[in-house]
Amino acid sequence: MVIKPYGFTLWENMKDALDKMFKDTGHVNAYFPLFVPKSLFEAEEKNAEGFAKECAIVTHYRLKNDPENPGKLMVDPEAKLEEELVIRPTSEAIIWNTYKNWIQSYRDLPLLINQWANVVRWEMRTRLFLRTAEFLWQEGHTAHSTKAEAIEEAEKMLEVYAAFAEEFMALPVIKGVKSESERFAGAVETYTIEALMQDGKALQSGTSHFLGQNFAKAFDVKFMNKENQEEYVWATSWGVSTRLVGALIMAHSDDEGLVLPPRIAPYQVVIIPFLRKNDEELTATMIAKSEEIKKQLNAKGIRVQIDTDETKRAGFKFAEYELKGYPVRLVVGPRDLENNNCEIARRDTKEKSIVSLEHIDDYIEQLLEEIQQNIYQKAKTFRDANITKVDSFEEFKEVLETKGGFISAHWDGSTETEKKIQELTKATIRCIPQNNPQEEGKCVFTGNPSKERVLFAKAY
RNA sequence: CGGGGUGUAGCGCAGUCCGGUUAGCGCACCUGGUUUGGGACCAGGGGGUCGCAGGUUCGAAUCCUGCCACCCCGACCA
Repeated sequence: MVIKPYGFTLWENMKDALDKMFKDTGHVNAYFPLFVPKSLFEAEEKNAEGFAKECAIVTHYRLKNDPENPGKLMVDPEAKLEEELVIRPTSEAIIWNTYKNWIQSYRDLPLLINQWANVVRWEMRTRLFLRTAEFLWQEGHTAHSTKAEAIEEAEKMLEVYAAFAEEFMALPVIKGVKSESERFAGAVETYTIEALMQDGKALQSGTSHFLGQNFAKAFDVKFMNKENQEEYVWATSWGVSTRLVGALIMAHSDDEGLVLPPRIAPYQVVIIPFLRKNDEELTATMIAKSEEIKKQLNAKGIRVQIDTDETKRAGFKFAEYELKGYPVRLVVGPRDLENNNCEIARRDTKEKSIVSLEHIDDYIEQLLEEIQQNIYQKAKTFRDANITKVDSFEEFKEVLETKGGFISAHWDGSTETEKKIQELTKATIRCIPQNNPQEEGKCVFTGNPSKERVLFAKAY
């Protein structure tokens, strides 16, 4: 997947906000290798198994000219690696192998490290942004001296993700834990934030894992505690990826194109001055005025772009910036300037209004905030309207087919039942929600007793 | 890997059944002019190994054989 500058800026803005949140919670960044020796990779069996089917592997380290096909290259059979290198699908293996050497004492703990990196998972079928063979992400890997502290860390980072999704991406999410079959390979517990796309399908948008001592045992990561006893460390890992860009697109867009929440939009405002090809004076006036407004907005920390392209008409530009999801369009023309006005159009509601240029910076600052809230509310209203409680399998199938969204249903807790339901309906358990109300009920599929509802959905 | 489909200009397509002008259309691109408050118009222009290789034929985008690539559905998955 190629990510062009506009899309990449979205990712950068997400990255910047997240990175700050990680730092604020005591984490630091580091970088670990892309290539993982196979022997390291396979050390934690469950994790290795979980990813085995989607690993790209480096087997050779050299090409040479193909004697049979002049001008072509071939893999040099002489350059076969003694040990194959797995291209990281995730970095637990190499990181824990490294942590082993960094941790000796409880004084070295907790170790709170994050890395921004690319990973490769050889997908059979890819989907732009949502599932690509190579993607960018961040992966936090932490080591703790107690189980409670590690669990607390995993839960804390889930909260960070949820806060980021809701406050920056205007994306309402449901926090919860994964069922056993959806759990990260090698984890004891996987926490997740689940979002709902406008087509009624769910999207796992971030996960945080309590890894127990699984990796510590696999990589022999021990520390000496205060009582002078050796113990295995407790671990977590957590990540979000460029999938979030896909989430953003699919959660908010409409028939006119993207709708970007101001807090991560590459530009929050586009200023479109009316220009005339053969009227240099007018053009100069309009551009000067635009620059003046831009300066004013920049002073408030607002990201602004001015479009001074004379070869495109205004109407064309309007449509184009709507397509790109710019939250606010500010138009200045001779007619407006006579009264010291401008025309403001907001992307989320498509409303246009004439606004005085006096205090335009305050006006837009407030408007951006309003748009941010409105986009979030709209998505939340949609999400809430698409969580349906069902109490029979017939109803389950009916809702899934006609309405989609999350289905809240009783489940007997068995993997077999979950699997059967998936085979019959394509729906999977997205999560067992946090603070889930406990209520007696019967499994929607088997009729076995159940003490809580879980959320099912078709998912990306 | 199984089922289905598509490869013709940067993009989207027609032409292929039934072989026969110089391979065409829309968008985009370039030049000039007129326009300009919601995706402008007119005129002119540039751009093609018709996926690749072989074959049949006087003649192949079109028929035959082989190969390749991509897309959709399924199995896998964040």
